[in-house]
Amino acid sequence: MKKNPHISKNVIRRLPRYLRKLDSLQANGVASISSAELGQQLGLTHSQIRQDFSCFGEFGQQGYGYSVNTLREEISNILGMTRGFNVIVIGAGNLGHALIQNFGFERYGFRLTAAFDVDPAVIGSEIAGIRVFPSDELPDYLSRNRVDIAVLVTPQDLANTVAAVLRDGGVRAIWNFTNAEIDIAAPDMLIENIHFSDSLLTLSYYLAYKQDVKPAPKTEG
Amino acid sequence: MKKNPHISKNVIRRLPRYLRKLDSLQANGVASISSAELGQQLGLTHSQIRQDFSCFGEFGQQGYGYSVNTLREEISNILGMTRGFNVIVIGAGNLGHALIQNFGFERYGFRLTAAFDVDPAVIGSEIAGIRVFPSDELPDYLSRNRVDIAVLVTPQDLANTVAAVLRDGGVRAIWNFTNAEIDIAAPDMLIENIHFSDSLLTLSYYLAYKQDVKPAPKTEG
DNA sequence: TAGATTGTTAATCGATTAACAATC
DNA sequence: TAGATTGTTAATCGATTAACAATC
Repeated sequence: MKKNPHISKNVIRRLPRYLRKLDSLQANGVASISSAELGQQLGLTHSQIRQDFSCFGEFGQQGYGYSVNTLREEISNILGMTRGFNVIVIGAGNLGHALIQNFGFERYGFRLTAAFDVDPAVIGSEIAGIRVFPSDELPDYLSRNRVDIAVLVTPQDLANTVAAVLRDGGVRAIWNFTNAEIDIAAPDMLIENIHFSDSLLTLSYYLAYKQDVKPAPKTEG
Repeated sequence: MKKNPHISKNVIRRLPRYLRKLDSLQANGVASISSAELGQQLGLTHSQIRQDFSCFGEFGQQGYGYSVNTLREEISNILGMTRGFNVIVIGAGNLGHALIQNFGFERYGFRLTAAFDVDPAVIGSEIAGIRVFPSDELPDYLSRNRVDIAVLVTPQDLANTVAAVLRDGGVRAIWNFTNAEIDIAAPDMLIENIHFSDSLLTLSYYLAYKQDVKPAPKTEG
């Protein structure tokens, strides 16, 4: 693997997209693909694709292209999918439930090990084979188990309180679905936010924009 | 408002972040803010903030800064929040349920009008005041009601079938939570995807990277 | 008025695209 | 071998940052 003198965020954010495409190619029995073809299918230039991959190594073969299997392996490895990261979910409401049941953590190489909630109605139950523990037991659980990623799906006002418990328990990353900004002091903890509203408002912008622009189509002079 | 000779996607994607910050400032009773202060709080340069805003007009006042209220109004307007876009949700499983119940569409100026599902157990019920109709009735519903945005939260394999129905019914945009690529022919329909896995894998990348880099901290020579 | 801060033009930086020698 | 396609270096393009006159 090549040295990486800081790889840009743009490149990183494209990797999961490559992975999805490769999965789909694999499912369709495609054995190899050129950067040109891959670019066409993804709406990217072949140059960009080769540049992106070359940040991490030399995965192709001149005159032939890339082996879909190999490339998928490499990318999944770069993305940490082969590390067996341990994941817990905090909050077993509808969204937590949906993630546990439908997201498919293991599909991406993660090990979902436990869920936590305050609601007596779900405590002790299992969701898709995952046990729901009382939130009280979270510190104790963390002291006895390595947790790499905590999925934060609690009500918004609990977010920072829970985040502090996670930090103190040595959790290394938070995947944050609450709309709260995690602003506790936690220099070593990684935080990735999913802001539903950012996504919907972006869509809404383009919709509004189109509405304004379409009614006045440019008439050629 | 200024003319906009194509505004870059980067700028658009920052707008919802500005909105969130302004909401929070408003909640804290802050009346005005300078680009310098706003930049500090968001981790952006003041230059960038002024550049971003200037794509849409002149919202500030020299020597004073920006009125939080006014700026929030302007941005919410740019984002289409004042259009009263009509929204329906297709799929009332856990995720659909969570969105209907907790997302708060009206908070962003959207009108959530109906939900659809195939499950007899939920059909006819109400979730947070929203009626769940049988999916069969979707085409009929669309023929009688203007729908701007459909939230797609069905199982993955139904995504494209449903998308075609939505397109034929005149729906203008899809907010897609299924992991499926919407690849039906629909040149006029806007599609915004939420890929949970892209987000988690990005986090996973940085976690793996940190794991590799940390064990060998640079020793000053 | 003097100080602060905008909106905008110019300079810099980084990311994308193009080109091409290396090579399968 | 000839053709195809890579990995990489150079050129271009666009986005971010800096600077500054305008002005509240």
